[in-house]
Order: sequence, then C-alpha cells, then structure tokens
Amino acid sequence: MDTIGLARAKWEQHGWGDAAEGMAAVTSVMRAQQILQARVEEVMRPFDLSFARYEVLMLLHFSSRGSMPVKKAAQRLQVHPTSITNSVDRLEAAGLVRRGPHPTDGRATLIEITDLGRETALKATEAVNRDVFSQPGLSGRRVSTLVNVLEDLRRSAGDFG
Amino acid sequence: MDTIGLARAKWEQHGWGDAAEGMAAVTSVMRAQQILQARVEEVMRPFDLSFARYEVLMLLHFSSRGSMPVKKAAQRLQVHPTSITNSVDRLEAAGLVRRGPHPTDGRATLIEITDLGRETALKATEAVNRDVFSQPGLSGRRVSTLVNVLEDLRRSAGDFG
DNA sequence: CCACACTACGTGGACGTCCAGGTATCTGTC
DNA sequence: GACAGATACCTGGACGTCCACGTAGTGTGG
Repeated sequence: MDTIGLARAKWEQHGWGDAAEGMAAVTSVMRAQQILQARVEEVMRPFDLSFARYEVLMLLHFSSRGSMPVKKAAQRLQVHPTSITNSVDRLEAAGLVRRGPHPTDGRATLIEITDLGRETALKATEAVNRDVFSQPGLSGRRVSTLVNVLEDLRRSAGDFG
Repeated sequence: MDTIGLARAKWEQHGWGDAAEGMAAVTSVMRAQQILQARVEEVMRPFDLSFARYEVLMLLHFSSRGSMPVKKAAQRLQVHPTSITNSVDRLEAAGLVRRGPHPTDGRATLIEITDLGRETALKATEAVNRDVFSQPGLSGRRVSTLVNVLEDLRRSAGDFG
C-alpha cells in the first residue's frame, strides 16, 4: 500500500539504515508537493492561472507600488529569473500584468499588475483559501508542526539569509 | 528574511486568518521540495541521472525479475505513464534499461534493468545516501516527525488505498 | 573620459510533468 | 467467432523549471 514504507524497508534490508529515514523524508516531501500542487492547480484552472503565475500576481498585488523588476520578483519567489520571464509572458498575454520601463535603470523591466490582474488575484485567492488552504488535509496542530519542521529545513538551507 | 512568514502576515492582515497557516504549510512544502530536489539533482548529475530516472532505476533494481511494465512502474512511482515513457527513453539511450515485449500481454512493454543500470543505481545510491539522505538538514527526531505528518497528509489524499 | 567588469533581461534548449489523441491488443458478452 | 469496450503504450503539445548564452545598460578604476 505505502510505497514510501516499502522503499524504507528495502533501504534497511540493504544495510542503508542510517539513510532510510532521510530517504523516507525526502520522498515524502516530493510526494506531498505533488499532491498539493495538483490540488492548487485544479483550483487555479477556472481562472486560467497556474500556481506559479498566481504567486507572481499576488506578489505584485501586495507590493507597495503594484510593480517590481523581474530580478526582485525572482528573489522573492526564490526561482530563476527566466521562470518569471516565462510567467510574465503568459500573464501579460492574459492582460493581468504589463511590462514597462524602469524609471532610473534602463536595464530593468518593471512588471506591473493591472486592474484585471488584481481582480483575478482576489477571486483566485478566495477559491484557493476555501478549497485548499483552509483544509490542507491535516489537523490544525499537525499543520503548525509541519510548518515548524520545514522552517528548520529551510533555515539549514539558508532560506533566512 | 522569511518570505513565507511575510506571506502569512499578509494573509492575516487581509482577514484570511483561517487559511493563513494552511497557506504557510502548502508554500513550505513547495519550497522544501525545491530545496531537496536541487540537492538530489546535484548528486545525480555526475551519474548522468535525474531523480526521476534514478527512481525508475531503483524500482526495477528492487523488483523480483528486474523488469516491469510501464503501467506498473507509473503506479508505483505515482506519476503519469508518459512520464515513465520519457524517463525510459533516456535511460534506454544511456544503456541503463532496455525495452522488451511482455511474454503474455501484447499491449504491454517490459522495461528491464541492465547490468550497467544496476551498477549505476548502486553507485548513485551510495552518493545520495551519503550526501543527502543521511543528512537531510534536520535532527533525527524532526525527520521522523516530518515523515509522520506527511503520512497523514498522504493518507488523506488516498495514498494508502 | 574611457575601457572593462558587472548587472538585468530575454532566447533557445534540456528536462519532467501532465493531457489529448491515436494505435494495437485484450477481454467479456452475445 | 465476432464485436464493443477497456487497457497499454506512444506521440505531440502545453507548461514550469533551470542552464548557457547573447545583448543592452550601468558604474567604476585608472
């Protein structure tokens, strides 16, 4: 039944016991991501959004000026700048953001959220809050435990500077 | 510093408090997956493997006959069958697996691991055990907690049948 | 003032994932 | 035995991710 439990048993049986629990943890995170990603994508589909594009939209929506250079967005979302370029291409085609010149730095491109973008972001947020975030499939206590443990992992990976 | 903590604050500040912790949990899982995936991919690179292809290889290595139909591999790894097709294309080109006919079912394709495939799988396992799985970036107790919490999540998603 | 290193962005390609559609084969029913 | 529906796989395309590379603009040391 449990493919991860089976793998852990194999690991122990082959003398890799000291790595078995870590293997189970890594594999569990991969699987959990897959599950949650699929749930979020399904909620986003009616809005013609993906989770990646939704994140860009919300980042802009929450920014003080409603705009931001590509570089800064990539840093905040912790993805490669070209991933932002890709998302912005699609968001721009859908009229949810627009590109503009940076006022002082000629190299930079400002991404700015449009009114339609803000409207869509709020509708999508309402849906994903209702259908995923407020019922992630764990008790409240377990959810906090998960966040805390992953905070340690992120810290050890340098996520906090 | 903490992009997820910032997002949670925004959520609470906008009256979405009941979804804030779930949002933090989902986002944390996404980020943790990204971190761990990157670490594993780096270890796999010298072997000309990706994590996805490594998983296929180990699945075959651990199977009783060293071979398996595409469909079954997809079920065990919980991915779309075409993802297996893709991985097998590359593994076959590298000489780590080969395709063959199923003895009784003419529709099915058997994927079989080669000697080179087994050898590579073991070397890659030794490396990933050493560099990632035995030091996932969390204390032993935390690792087990993580596995247990994610087991609940996987259970609620129907991972155990 | 100017050459050179650095920075920001985009393009093209590799890879993994999924979906839609098509082909070959199997299986159960009449 | 024939036929209809189910099953297994592949192909082609969309999407997101990263890398390597090229281009344009910035800024600084001499």
